[in-house]
Amino acid sequence: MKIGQATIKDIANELGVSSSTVSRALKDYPGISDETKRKVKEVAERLNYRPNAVALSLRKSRSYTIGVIIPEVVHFFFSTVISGIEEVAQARGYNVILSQTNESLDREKSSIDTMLSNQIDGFLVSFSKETTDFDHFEKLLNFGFPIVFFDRSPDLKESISVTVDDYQGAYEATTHLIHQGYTSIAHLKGPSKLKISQNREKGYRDALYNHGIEVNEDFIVECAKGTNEEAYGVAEALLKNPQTKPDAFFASNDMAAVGAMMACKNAGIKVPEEMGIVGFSNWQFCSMIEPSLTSVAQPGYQMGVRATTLLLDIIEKKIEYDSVKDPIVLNTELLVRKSSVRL
Amino acid sequence: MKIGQATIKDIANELGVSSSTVSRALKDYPGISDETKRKVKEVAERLNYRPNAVALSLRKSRSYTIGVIIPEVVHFFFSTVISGIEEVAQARGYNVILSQTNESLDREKSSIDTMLSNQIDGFLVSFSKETTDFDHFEKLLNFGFPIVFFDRSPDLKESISVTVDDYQGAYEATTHLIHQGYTSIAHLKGPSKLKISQNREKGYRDALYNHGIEVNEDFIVECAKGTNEEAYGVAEALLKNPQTKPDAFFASNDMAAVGAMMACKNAGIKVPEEMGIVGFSNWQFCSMIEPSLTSVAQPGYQMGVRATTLLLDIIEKKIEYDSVKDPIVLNTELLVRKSSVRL
DNA sequence: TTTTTTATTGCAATCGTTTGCGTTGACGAT
DNA sequence: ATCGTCAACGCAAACGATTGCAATAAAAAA
Repeated sequence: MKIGQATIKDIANELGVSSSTVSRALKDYPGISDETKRKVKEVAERLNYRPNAVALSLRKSRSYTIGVIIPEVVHFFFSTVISGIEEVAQARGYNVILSQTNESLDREKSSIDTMLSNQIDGFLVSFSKETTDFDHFEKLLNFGFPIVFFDRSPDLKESISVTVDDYQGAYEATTHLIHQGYTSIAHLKGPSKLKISQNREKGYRDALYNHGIEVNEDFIVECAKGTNEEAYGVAEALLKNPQTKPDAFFASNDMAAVGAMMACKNAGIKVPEEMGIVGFSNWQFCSMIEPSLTSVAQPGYQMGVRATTLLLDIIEKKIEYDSVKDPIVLNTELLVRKSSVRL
Repeated sequence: MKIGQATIKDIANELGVSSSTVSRALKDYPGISDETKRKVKEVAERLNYRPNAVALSLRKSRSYTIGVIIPEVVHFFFSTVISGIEEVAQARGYNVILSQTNESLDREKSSIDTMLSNQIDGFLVSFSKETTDFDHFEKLLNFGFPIVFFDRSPDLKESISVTVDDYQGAYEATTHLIHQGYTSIAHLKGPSKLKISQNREKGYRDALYNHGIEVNEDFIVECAKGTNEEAYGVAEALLKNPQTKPDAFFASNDMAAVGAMMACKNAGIKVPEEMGIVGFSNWQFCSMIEPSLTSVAQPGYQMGVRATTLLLDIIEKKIEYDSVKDPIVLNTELLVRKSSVRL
């Protein structure tokens, strides 16, 4: 379906010149008379000529398209990142092709393959939970293929990443709970394989340690799925047993925090009076629930913007790949709301 | 950067045959000896050959890519639709290229242009709030270019759309409030230009009418932005004046419902005892807030699946464009929670 | 042995654009 | 009259794959 789109040849035929001349005239190359340029542009305008991006991609091995690999689209944080990516990409004339992996490594790999065969200029990736081996990325990086990781970053020397300061965010959140007088703080941690989970856990541990509170390993429970149902179950179990009953929850994500909050309500435990709760990500609903949920805000939109800017700068060789040595780490912000304030 | 990708020529050279032979061998065309096929496939495997999708697009004027035009990504409902789209597209071997218009008509148009020049096979569109004139779509439809509209559908004869039964959803929601004994039901309506807003308003009006309740025009207020802040202001204003004080809110979206709920809390009005509230969309937080919010669930994922299936069927000519006469309307489901139950 | 058939394979054009190099003609310089 | 210069433009290859139409050789039929 050409949709009747005019090509350079159509213009050339109409004016009785060659397509090379048209091509050059359109781009104001020297060596083409002003008269010809004028005519060519006029006809192009009249025929509503639009260059065929596919032909250009083939010729230049460049598509002005970047590929985004993301675990989930229906996820507040990720959707804000996508929004930031879209914004920058559009502004700089790039298309965004999106692939959702649903946390599956296989889909991650196959998406990368098909995107590569589409000549995309670079990748923006947040890999799946299943991804522990990074060969498929390393191979590309060795070829100098532009990749910028966001949120979840691999332990690869040559890789560039934009992440959030998970450690610091967790540290502040935990410290805040301590300052509020909570002492038995449980941690609902994220998938252990992810570095973000590890960093948050570390921030939690260090905060306790630095305030002279011993870490109780029973208080650290993994919530791999990150749903509120899962967290509800976990929290309920902890609350049941007097030995493991904490007086606060620091959750690795907001959904889990809500799950814990519900478990408390169900057990007749008052938040924040008897139980402090802090989440992570600052989802929209944090300020809507009762009590409103204290949470660590992650600058998702900003992350998308930074990552995309970086990627495009590399693609366009505005900056050297190697000049980006240190990972970019964005600051979090602890938004204190009712769920954790009892003083 | 070819990333050293092998081409058909590389295989041809290595075996001393022509590229035509390689092409045919790879696709098991008749007229190629089994011996040659075997060798070709072996070398292709060894060189990790992947056909260049761009070259294919150029040759076939088909890209196996569909374009998605969407107002916002950071929006629960839309993100679930995207998820459904992604799922079907990937399963059927298509790429998804995404463009967020941020409710701007200009961006909508320019995105369509660039996508067209990328030879995409079809569009999935939910147009912007600004879009009241559909020439840019009509032109394409006249060429027989495949477009499926979702959620927001235009009044065009030849257009195919997948929407939700907004009228029915609103009717049921309003009826539910009436059955619960609320009589002065205010409606926080969406952007008037959108048909979905109009349908919801109509459902609201008809429900009142059919239950013998007169419509009070002061009770119908537009919340164009759809944020909770906006709705908060609107609701607050209504509550202040004893003349316009309703005893229930039916909001065109959940964010607005939350805004109204907050205004009530702030004014010391008890929900649901003194005030019933129902939202629309069933965002995640509905079950998390206190009191939990009754809402009309829209099958977003399902909508994405249906729309994409339809589009791909049309692209692949499995079905005729004209055979889809009636718009596809998905059913909503009223999820009754605490915010509207006082009996 | 000659002709016909059949099985394999190659040539070259095509999709739309870009680009190195060659061509053409006008003009001024010698 | 001859040469060089320069402006303006065209030719053709290239990007990677597909495909209608030969072409070739071997096998089968006459």
